[in-house]
Amino acid sequence: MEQEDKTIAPVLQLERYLPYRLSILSNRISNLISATYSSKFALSITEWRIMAVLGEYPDISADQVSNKTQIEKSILSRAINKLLQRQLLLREFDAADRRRSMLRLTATGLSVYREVVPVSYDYEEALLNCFSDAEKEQFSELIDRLYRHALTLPG
Amino acid sequence: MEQEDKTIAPVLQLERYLPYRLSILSNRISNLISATYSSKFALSITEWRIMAVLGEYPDISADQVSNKTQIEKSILSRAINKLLQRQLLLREFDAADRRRSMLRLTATGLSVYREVVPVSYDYEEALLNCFSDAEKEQFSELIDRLYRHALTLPG
DNA sequence: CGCCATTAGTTGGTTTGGCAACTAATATTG
DNA sequence: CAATATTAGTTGCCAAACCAACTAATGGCG
Repeated sequence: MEQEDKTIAPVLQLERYLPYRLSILSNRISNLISATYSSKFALSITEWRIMAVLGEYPDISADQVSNKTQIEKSILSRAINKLLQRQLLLREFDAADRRRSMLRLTATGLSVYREVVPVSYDYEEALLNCFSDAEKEQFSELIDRLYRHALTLPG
Repeated sequence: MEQEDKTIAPVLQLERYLPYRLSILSNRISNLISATYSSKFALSITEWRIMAVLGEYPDISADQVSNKTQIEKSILSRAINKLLQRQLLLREFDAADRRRSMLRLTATGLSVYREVVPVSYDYEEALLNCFSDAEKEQFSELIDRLYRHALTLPG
């Protein structure tokens, strides 16, 4: 008697719905981690991601940053300009192709990077310590598989 | 020789960083799924989530919706008003406590709900069919454990 | 060379999210 | 029962995301 039965009346249990749980989890984690650098360095998640890629791959173009991070190019453009103004990045125009420009962390940018990276790893570690090593690996593998699979789905 | 060694120079590998991968995966999945209802019904993800909770728990207050969905109350207030205007929801003020109001899906809202729910389940199914049954269960368990653990971390 | 397509990046306009201050109603407490 | 605190919900304001249109440069091809 919990439910009127007009036809079959399927109910969606949001709290058991995996895409929803994934979203809540992911947002929570992103916010937790960004709290560790956003107040000290006034960096948004997007800005930090840009710096992170440039720490890993110096001298790539905005377009390549976009490919690596999935950040949409207009968002990227504005974020990069903000970081340039703050002198955390520098941009060098390509003489051969004047559309392109290579980006890299400045000395200041690099010092921020060097400070944030270990904290990020510590946080990842702290998050994952609810898993055994085997579970960590499995979780990672499942995430990757699901991601690759999601890329193949229509939408 | 992969790494320059100024001091220790730790590098963050974004594409192996779990919080990042989780975020990319989750956004991709949310966008895939919302594509199935957003064009037909012009519902945002937030709006759909509100309708989903009200389909599961009719006659709860905005505040209770907020607790169940983690949607912040100002966002909720605006989304609810939009759904009220579209007559997908109706609101009934509580005579005993005139601050509170009970929300429920209208007949139209319910018909939208009944149309979207099966599609959502189908999509979840399609996503998870890259996993075996055991993997599905394990993934679900790991997500839950990680979430509960994340709730205990400072931030 | 001259035309069209493509690519890199920017800008405009709109939507969404999020914090904080606010209103109004109810609960608490001295 | 008056003063204060708490709760439900709204509003203002600003940051972040997104899409589409745009500029400018290069590439491809007749």
